[in-house]
Amino acid sequence: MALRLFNTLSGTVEEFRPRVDGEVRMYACGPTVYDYGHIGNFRTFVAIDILRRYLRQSGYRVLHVMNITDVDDKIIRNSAKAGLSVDQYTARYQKAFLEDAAALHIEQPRIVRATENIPSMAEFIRRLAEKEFAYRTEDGSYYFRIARFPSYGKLSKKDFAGMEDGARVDVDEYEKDNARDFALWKAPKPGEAFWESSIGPGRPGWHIECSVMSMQELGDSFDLHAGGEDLIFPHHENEIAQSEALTEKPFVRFWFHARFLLVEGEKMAKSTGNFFTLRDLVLKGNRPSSIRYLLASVPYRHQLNFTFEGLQQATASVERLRNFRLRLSGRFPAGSAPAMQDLARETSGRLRDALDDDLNTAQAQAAMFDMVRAANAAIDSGNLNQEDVPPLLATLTQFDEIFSVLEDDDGARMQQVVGWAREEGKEKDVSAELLRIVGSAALSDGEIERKVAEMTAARNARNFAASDAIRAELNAQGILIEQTKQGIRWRRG
RNA sequence: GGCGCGGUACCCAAGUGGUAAGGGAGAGGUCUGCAAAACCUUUAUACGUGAGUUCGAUUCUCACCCGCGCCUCCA
Repeated sequence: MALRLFNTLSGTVEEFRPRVDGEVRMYACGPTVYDYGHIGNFRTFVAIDILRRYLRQSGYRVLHVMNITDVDDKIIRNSAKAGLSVDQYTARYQKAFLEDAAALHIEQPRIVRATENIPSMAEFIRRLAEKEFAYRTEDGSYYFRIARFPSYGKLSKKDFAGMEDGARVDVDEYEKDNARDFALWKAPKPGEAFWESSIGPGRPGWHIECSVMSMQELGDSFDLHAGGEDLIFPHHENEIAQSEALTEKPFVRFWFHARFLLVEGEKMAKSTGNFFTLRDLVLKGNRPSSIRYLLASVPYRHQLNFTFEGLQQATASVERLRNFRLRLSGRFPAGSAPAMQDLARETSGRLRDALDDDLNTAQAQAAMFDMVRAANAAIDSGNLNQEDVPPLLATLTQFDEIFSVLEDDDGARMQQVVGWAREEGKEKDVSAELLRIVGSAALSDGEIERKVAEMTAARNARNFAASDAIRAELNAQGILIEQTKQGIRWRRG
């Protein structure tokens, strides 16, 4: 079986085939950096990350480009209000976004920025105007003339057939030929930031950057374009119009859109009080790995209800996986058991089948846990042998190449947020839980191993008072001690 | 109003025309100097409501109820 993906353009699940064998060229719409990224943003980016990782696991070389929108109306307004230049204003949010993405183990694509490509955008618009797909208004702005592009609406399945060129629908937009025409270039209003360009002073409209930068990086036609579902219309529809109007070639083959999430059962909104940035969640003591796991656990086309209870559950699930890996590092009798070899192989196949099926992450997780349970039971009954470990571990790794939750770097990532909170004067928002987790990461492995060795020695001497004292000390520092048949096992809690 | 998605156990959540994955929580158990942790077992006469198609529907069709999304800046 091969990867099958839902394509917004066709409205069906299709077998994914890139234009060039073995290579996928994909573009993802990145953030507009006017604020810290929220959990909804990251749902989309985690979904795209899973797509990227699975494409690579499927053997493709992946060229993945993402834009950062570092100029738009909101940025211009907010930066002016803050008395900062556009660059100064966006710098902190860009940095925060990249840190947050890294905390969630979102692999960094090649990044392109709107402000670094303004001459190309102006040139693109000039050529569109030359072909009469764009027109200039009196103030020096440019608009795209959708009446000249008959297939407008093909992505969002909207019918604009009734729209007449020249119909003056909205009095506020009197300069446009048609109310649906969208801005390619905005002439500066007095006091606004602007760029000089071959088509005059101004700033790019929002949609143009993605057409220009994606085609510049990936070619006139490329394989995959991804983003949140809200981008289907108008953003991506407009990208198609601009791009195909200019090149007269199909712009993108597959359109991938992640569904919005709900927070505590409601649409996330500042007014509802259920609006959370990633940093808000970390400040409350939630681990990035739990957040990633929860975001990944509902297939990307389904509405995901993000709740704090769900986050707890995700933490427990991740723990179970990490414990299993820890357990596999133990000693087992020599030899191999056919049942375990089969289990690893079958699970590997199930993982592939699940993800091939439009990235059904929920099923992949189910397959993984089936293996964990069966292997744990085999360990308990002495039916797992040393040679069974590598294939089981390989399957676990196959899973984690996509989900990326096994490595526990939560403490270090969370420490970063504590540092940020201090710099930003948000120290009062740092929760006790956050400090506890960060604290458990403070002791080095070596120090812990040393204490554990002392504890073992005390126990062997049946000096339980001394052993319990060390255990209490470690517990107090956030280190969980597990006493097993094979000796003491520890982990950060 | 137009287009679209969903309603599955206490919670989250897959899925199939032949009677329900997985995780969490709860319960029971194993292990243990004690404790914790870990691990195992277990938990839906039934998939929003009604009708229809069918030998058979949770899965298909229709209606209705409820929730949600896009149509305007929004991941």
